[in-house]
Amino acid sequence: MATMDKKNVSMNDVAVAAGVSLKTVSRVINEPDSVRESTRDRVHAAMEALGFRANFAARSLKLGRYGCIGVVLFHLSGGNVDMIDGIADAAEERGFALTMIKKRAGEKMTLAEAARRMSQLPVDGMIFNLRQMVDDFDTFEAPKDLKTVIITPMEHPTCSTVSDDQEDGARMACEYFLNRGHKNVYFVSGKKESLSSQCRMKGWRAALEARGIEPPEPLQGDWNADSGYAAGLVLAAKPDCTAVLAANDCMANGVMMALRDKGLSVPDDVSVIGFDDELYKTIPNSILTSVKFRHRELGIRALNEVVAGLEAPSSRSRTLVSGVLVERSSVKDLRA
Amino acid sequence: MATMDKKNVSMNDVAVAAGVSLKTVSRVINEPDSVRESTRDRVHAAMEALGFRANFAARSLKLGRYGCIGVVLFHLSGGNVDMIDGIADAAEERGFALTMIKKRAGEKMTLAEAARRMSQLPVDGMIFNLRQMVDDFDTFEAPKDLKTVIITPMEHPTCSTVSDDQEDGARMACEYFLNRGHKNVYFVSGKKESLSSQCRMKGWRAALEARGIEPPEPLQGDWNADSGYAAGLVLAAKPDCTAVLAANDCMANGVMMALRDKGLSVPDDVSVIGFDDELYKTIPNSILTSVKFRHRELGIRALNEVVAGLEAPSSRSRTLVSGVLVERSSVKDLRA
DNA sequence: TTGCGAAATGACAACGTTGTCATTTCGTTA
DNA sequence: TAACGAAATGACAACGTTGTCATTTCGCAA
Repeated sequence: MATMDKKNVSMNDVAVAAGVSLKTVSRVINEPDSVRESTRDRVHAAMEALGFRANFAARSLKLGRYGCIGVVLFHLSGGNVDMIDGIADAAEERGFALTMIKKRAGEKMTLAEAARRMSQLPVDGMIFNLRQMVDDFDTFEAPKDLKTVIITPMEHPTCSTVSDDQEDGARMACEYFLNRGHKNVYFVSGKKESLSSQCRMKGWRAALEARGIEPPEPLQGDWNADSGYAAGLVLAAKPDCTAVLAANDCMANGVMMALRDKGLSVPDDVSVIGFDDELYKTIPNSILTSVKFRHRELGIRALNEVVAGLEAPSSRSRTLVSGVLVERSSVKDLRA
Repeated sequence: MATMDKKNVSMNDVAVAAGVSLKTVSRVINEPDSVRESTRDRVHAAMEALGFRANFAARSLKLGRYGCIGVVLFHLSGGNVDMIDGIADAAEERGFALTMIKKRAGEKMTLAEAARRMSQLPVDGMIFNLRQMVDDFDTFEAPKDLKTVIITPMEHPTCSTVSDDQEDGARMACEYFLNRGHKNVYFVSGKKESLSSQCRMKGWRAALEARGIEPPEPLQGDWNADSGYAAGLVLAAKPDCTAVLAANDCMANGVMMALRDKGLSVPDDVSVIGFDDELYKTIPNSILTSVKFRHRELGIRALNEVVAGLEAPSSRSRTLVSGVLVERSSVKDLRA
């Protein structure tokens, strides 16, 4: 009540009100056990009465750290939500807040530019979430005093990186087909510029070649169901096509719809596997087997890596988070 | 090259290296025109050589502001991504960064608790993204010196609020049905605790009652397709059911699948409208008419409201962002 | 009561900026 | 050359904390 209209309440104001020194107020906040209980109560009462809140800037200036981790979003998409969720939870748990900036739509941001902007903000370390290639990826050097972790499937010469193991996920899916008697696997890709799509394609190709199979020409999609449908129409005309790996669930669904429209059954005539395991949210009784990545885990790992590296920003590591094959009934066992 | 290992480079270091006073360095940064070009170049060279970066804490301390807006996420879900995107873009445009904290999974966070945590961080104002009810909603009072905007469909006694106009969206959908000769509209809700679901239901009910129609018992869903499918099975058995409004597209899809499995055609036998307009991403050739909310716009408005209120934190406003009916072919015109 | 060590408290500098005001330098005119 | 006003630069305090070290107070034994 009767709060004064002074702009901001400082420790000094509290000190005066409580009849103690400024330093004692500081102690009540940072090392309460070192101050007598009666004094502590007086100070607390004064803080309450004046509505005191510690000044972040002054505190950080003195301490030389912020307790914040910077997050740069180069691209904001569905899959990222869970990742940010993981980052945020892990940060919370370790007592950090997040400072976020985002690439503007249309703008072309480099890593150097992002780092420059971030280093003007209150951050002790930073995470770049990179889903597409940037021009200066290989030449980029992080500020020496700011631990930098990049979420990307590519290895970086000097920065720590964290990624889903997308190649391995694609390999798992292919072997799942091959181990069930399929002789070949067709592939429907996502957008060309997407690193995820590129990695999934790479894993698919490698898995086939490892078994001495010549990978067929991949079909180009754009992540959406309609492009999957178009690919499905093409595949329906290929008599040797018994297995299709689509780079995400939406396109996998498009493929399945096209096959059905052409009178083919999934999985009796053609088997299908997707990525991301999210079709069940939209399709009742979904049968699609899918490779799921643990995006939350990815975020957690990235944050932990930053925090672990705060003391030694120049350390470097590479973390891969494996995916999981969620089995449903869209794949037929041809050996049966 | 030959960078010194001194912890951090300060303006003073730059000043010494350039042979000028500290204040001149400050001027080069903040009011470059007031310093002679030759001097400016010397200073810039020194900054470059030493790798100087302005200290955020010191600067904020002196200026008394941070240039950051706090964002509290009480719940992180798909729809939020676009909203965050809008907030981030608008912030960027106005020269603000975002400081983010998140409610921990399982934890029960109140507005007061969130405000307390935020006010310890570098923020000039804050946005609460609230999709469910919290205990202290009505009693909460924002810090007097920190502009606070709440994204929520409910009105708040003291804080500015921003929201999609969900009720109006539901009303639009209902009138779309009724204007085409439908005599009644069934409703499939989302999760009970969701404010969005509650608002959509409220709008549906109001729209029917406004025409003197007794709203039928709503069917309870949980946002996912399977619950929509279950609702669809129930509705398929009702001969008077010609129009169904589902609280999101996934459930609408479930409803449609169930109707088809029961031999009913959409839209010939039953018309359907959903919310969020996202089915086309997953279903090829989607026919679902849907009410779409402009989440990006919502985020932009929220951020602008905060920035506009920075000087007068106690001001209060209420912003509603209208939705749009995206017309496809899932509704039959019975008057034809 | 006195003296003592430990506990509690306080005075003051420092963190790296920017604002205020004083001082120096410059280009011009008398 | 001297004198002048404007432009450029500098010295110093201040922002609100925390660390260092000195001082006061306390509880207890002599």
